[in-house]
Amino acid sequence: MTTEIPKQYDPAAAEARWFPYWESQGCFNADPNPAKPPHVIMIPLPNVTGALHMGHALNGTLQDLLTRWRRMQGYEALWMPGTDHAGIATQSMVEKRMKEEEGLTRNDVGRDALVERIWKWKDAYEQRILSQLKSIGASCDWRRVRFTLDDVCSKAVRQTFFKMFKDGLIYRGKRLVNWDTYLQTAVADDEVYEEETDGHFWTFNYPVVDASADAPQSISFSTTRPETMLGDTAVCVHPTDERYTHLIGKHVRIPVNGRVIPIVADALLADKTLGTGCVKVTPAHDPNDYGCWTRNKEKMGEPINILNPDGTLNENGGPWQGQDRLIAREAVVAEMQRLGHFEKVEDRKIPLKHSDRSKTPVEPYLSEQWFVKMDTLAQAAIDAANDGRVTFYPERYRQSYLSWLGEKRDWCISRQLWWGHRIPIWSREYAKDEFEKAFPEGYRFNPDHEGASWFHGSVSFDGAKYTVRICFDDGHPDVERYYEQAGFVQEEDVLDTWFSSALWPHATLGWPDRQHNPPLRVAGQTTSAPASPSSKNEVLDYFYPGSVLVTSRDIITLWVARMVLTGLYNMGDIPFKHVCIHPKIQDGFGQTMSKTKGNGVDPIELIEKYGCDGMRFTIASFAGETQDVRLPVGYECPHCQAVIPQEPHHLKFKPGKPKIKCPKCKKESQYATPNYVPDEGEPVARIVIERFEYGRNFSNKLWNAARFAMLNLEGYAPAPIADSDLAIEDRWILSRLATVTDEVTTLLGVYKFDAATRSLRDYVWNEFCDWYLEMIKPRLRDEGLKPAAQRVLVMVLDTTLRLLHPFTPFITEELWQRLKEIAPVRGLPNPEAAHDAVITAPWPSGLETWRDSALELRFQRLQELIVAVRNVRGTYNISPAVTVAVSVKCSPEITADLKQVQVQFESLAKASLTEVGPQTVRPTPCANFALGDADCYVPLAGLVDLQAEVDRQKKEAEKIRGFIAGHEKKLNNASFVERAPAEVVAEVRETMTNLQKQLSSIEEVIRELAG
RNA sequence: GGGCGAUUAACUCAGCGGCUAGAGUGCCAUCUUCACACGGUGGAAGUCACUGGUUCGAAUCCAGUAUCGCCCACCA
Repeated sequence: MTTEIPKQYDPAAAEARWFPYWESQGCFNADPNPAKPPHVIMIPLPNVTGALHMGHALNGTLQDLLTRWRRMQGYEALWMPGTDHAGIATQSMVEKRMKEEEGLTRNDVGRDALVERIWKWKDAYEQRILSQLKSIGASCDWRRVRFTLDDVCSKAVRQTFFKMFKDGLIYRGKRLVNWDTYLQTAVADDEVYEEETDGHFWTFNYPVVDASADAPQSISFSTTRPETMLGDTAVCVHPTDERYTHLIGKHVRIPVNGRVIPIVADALLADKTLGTGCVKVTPAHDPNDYGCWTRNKEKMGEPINILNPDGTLNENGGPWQGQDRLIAREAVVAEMQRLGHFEKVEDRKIPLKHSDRSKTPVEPYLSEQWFVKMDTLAQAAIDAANDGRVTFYPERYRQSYLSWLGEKRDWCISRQLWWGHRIPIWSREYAKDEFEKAFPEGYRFNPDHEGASWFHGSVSFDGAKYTVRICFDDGHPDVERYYEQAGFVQEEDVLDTWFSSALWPHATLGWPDRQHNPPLRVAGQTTSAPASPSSKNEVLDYFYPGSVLVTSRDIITLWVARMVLTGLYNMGDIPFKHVCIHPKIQDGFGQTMSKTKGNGVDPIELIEKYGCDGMRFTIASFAGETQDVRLPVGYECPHCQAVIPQEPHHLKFKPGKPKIKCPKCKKESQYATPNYVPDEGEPVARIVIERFEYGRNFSNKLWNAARFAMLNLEGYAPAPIADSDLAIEDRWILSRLATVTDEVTTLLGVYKFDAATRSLRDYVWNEFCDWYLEMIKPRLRDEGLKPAAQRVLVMVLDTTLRLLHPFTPFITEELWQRLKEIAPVRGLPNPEAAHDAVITAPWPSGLETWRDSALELRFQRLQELIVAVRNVRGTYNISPAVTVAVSVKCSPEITADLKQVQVQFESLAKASLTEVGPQTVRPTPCANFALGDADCYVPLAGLVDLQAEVDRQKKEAEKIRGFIAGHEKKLNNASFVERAPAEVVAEVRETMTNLQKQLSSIEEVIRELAG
């Protein structure tokens, strides 16, 4: 052999070698190709907020697996990479760092400077993320990398917003947001955390102003925020609460400001069983109250906002205007007390929402926001899932998608941030006469009026002044400037991140540009949009709609549903046919891995430890339909390499450098978690996840099997092979190969990666290695039989590498290239030149002719016989150096099979098959075993302890009697025989006969031994 | 509070109406035999969470209970 083959697979070397090779050969690139069907996967775009974790590794592995598989199947397989700007998450990350390192807030640096800083952050992290993806072997078309804020995606956002605005789907409305009074900004729901806070629970009453004489003159309620009384617009009771029904429709007076408000009935807000059963309603400062207001608008008038952005009371605060809400709270309580409407107060722990960024309590705050009407858009997306245009795997996830869309809640798309797509609306206020002069009657914002389809506007009138809002289609900077000169100002807010990611499947392909293919990024440079010869966007035409979206279940609503919706709206077609939902990764305690919990694990560390293929193979074996994946984490002691299991306290963040103590060598060391950076030069207990040894060991096994094959290919010469050249083990492994190919192909088609992985492992390890390789050893040593054996071996290895390539790309490519040097021409029955690389080799097919299930069954019997002999060896503790003799009494058919593999007994069981046939006589003394239709004898003169053998046989007989009893019971059950399917009954009868045969031979042996 | 899922060997998981309930790891014994100790061979190990029901037959289907996880809603 030209190159030495090491005994252990070196993953790092293969990874460093083959990824650049594939990339330089353009193997990952996908371009419109009418000769091939497309297969398209859009990556669930990772946020540029930080490094990838295990969840991404799982997600990426599956997509790469599918892409490589489809590519081999002859599809033009595109896996589209990219990243998400992730508005809030990224901006707050950068702001936090700026505050910590320089003490600056965003208001200190201003909008442009902050955005510029975030771009720099994005560039750094995007690079990190993309390189992490490459280390898991991701065969994305790297020329097509997109970012949600790049020009291509921005155009799609502008176009979509404009189209929706023109179609009347976008409107302005009020919405309660979480207001951070310290940073004076709105905070997203997921940036809010709850904390138990000491507070009070007051009970007050409001006097009823129009009560009949015989009714109570006041109504009591409780609150934890008395100052909001200033903004009350109603009090609310349950419609069937008999204590209050007579008061519904009457009015009360708020004592502290004298305002008179109605008593309304609302079953959703009021709960008869809680407190007094009566609630005050402050729609501007409480989400539930706001909901009540929307249901009872006409009864209670507009919500009243009592707060300034800094948390002080505004003009609605009356005498307390300008005071902080918490100070005003005490004052309001005192005033109520003075006026005699205070009833009681108790101490209470109150769960209070806090801003994650400023750590101060947030206030619910009513503000103006932009919305998308979901009605028709959502219905279209619902229809697509109902009629099967979009299919979920596993199917049950369709439900979450449907029930969420079914609510058809309008989508709030504005965010009070600076990092993102700024809302493309310019507005200006006009006094009435001014407006009429500027926009004479008939000249409204009807685009047809000017024949302009790139421009749309709306006018609102609040009774005093007009507000004109204008939206432009993309690409008219001059017009924008013109309107800016005329005093129009662009919205400060940006769009919800999901607005741009919802467009991902078509935006990345260049939509809305229908004339040019989207630009490519080559060698770090973005080319301008190349004109396509047909003046069409062929990339979009060819690759849309996509094939499958691979993601985890938590963004089915936020992302998957919205992609379907915008795809239908913009493209008139669904974005992907299948949605594959894979498990989530949990730590050893069943907690999902996340940055905040500090239990995240960097896949790169695992790749370094177990190899990329080992990581991929293991992770694919997790991806089934039911369970989430639990990964117990450990730390490897740097002194003695013992693995210390992770315990919850290892994850708690404590100041200082915590150490971990090894229970084995008793030494302490620092350890690596996302919460700590170990000191330079210190020995570090690194993170290990022992479950990944599964894949690493498998890689090594494959490596050595191939190594064995290649070491035995001396003198290999390709040639056609005749049926008569095939030994029974050849036919068997070819049949198994055909079966496994079929299984894996079917399983991947329905995204059952775990089952596919198992099937492959079992085949490679338990069949190819344990049996086939062992069985051909004698032939490889025989010059006459060697050539045919080599040809079959090479073909089987070739096919196996192709089957494994989507799962373990690096090792298969490494082996493929080595095999190519030794056996460049191969295949059965007629050899052909091997493909240049396994990545571009075709997926195995056409193996069906080798399939022979009867043979597989016969072979299984031989295996059982061998195992039984080994078993005897084990029982009597026979030295591996000693060859034992075996004789078998069996039917002529089995005799023929056994004769074929006679020579195998030496290597498989260190035994020689001395006599086989119907006439075989049992030697004495000997060990016995009965296999249904064959009695086997191992003469062991001097080795067998007679009594021990009797005991062994008695034990065996007992076991069989137990089974027989079970079967008998079944057969004696009349209704079983009557009602169970005939073949089931027949099967039980057959097993019964076999068991009885076995038992009688054992009983005979026992009699003889005893006698 | 609503929805979804899980509970099977010491651990991590398959099996989802009919074989003696399987695998990997770990454990025990044994083997450094010319592919592999990241290995070979053999072995021990399970009231299939619990309680009922349907069925000739239930780990598997149904109902309830308990525990865990996730999503959504909510907590005057």
